[in-house]
Amino acid sequence: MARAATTADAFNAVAEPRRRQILDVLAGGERSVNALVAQLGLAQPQVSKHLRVLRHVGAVAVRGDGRRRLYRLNGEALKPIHDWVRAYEETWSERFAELDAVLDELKEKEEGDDGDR
Amino acid sequence: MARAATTADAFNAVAEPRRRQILDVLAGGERSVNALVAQLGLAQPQVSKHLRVLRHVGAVAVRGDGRRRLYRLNGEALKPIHDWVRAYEETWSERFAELDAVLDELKEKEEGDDGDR
DNA sequence: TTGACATATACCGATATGGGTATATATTGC
DNA sequence: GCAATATATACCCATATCGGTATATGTCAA
Repeated sequence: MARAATTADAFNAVAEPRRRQILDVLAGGERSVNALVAQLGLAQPQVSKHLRVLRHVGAVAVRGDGRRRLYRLNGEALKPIHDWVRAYEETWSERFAELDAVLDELKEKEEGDDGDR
Repeated sequence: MARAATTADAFNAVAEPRRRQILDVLAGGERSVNALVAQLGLAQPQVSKHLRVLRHVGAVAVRGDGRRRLYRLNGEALKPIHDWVRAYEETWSERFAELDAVLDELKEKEEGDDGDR
């Protein structure tokens, strides 16, 4: 045993700067691989490989369109990361505590109205 | 050129599960290296190495105490991560946008009065 | 079918990574 | 000084990672 698993989870997928860039672009809407290549200035195989990692962790989804493949963002895959850092935010942001209070209050008021989402 | 920089930023520091564990423990307060070793069941050199990475990105701070070194959390180093994922949260949580609106509204009201309810 | 275009995959080489073990560097107490 | 404790570093090894180049796969058009 010499090394632990890596690219299998969202944290690692996002640790790579290029992959964050890709997600940032996809946040602007669906893109073909070539569009990403052009916009990011990376080589096509590299983009495809990064996309594979992102697909693997569910951060992007694909859709075939003729001979292209259109990738789109699936931000929900980043939720674990958000949930994890969120706890630490309280360390530096006092405003967050205030926000939490507001959230609770709002929850009470919403009881019976908005179910999920 | 065959590989990009890695452990130099917070994203990568936190991509390693053991390092997240270390931070999670430190969230409970200052700990000595040995305390971390005991609590996490890792080998001492490994813990020291992970701590070095975390120190490098500013996620932890050290304080000498006799022959021990007490490490403490510095959550602010994780802010870039939080800021980055936060934008994506709106992708999966519509509620967040709503909450933001509420916060703003509340702030306006707080500017001289406390009238809600 | 042939050919152009779009994307994925295979392979290679360089390097970083993480675990393991041994050892160096404090620091304290005798 | 010497021993013991606490931590950091050095070194080795196995492997994953990333970029680069070449090639395979897939799809459309003529």
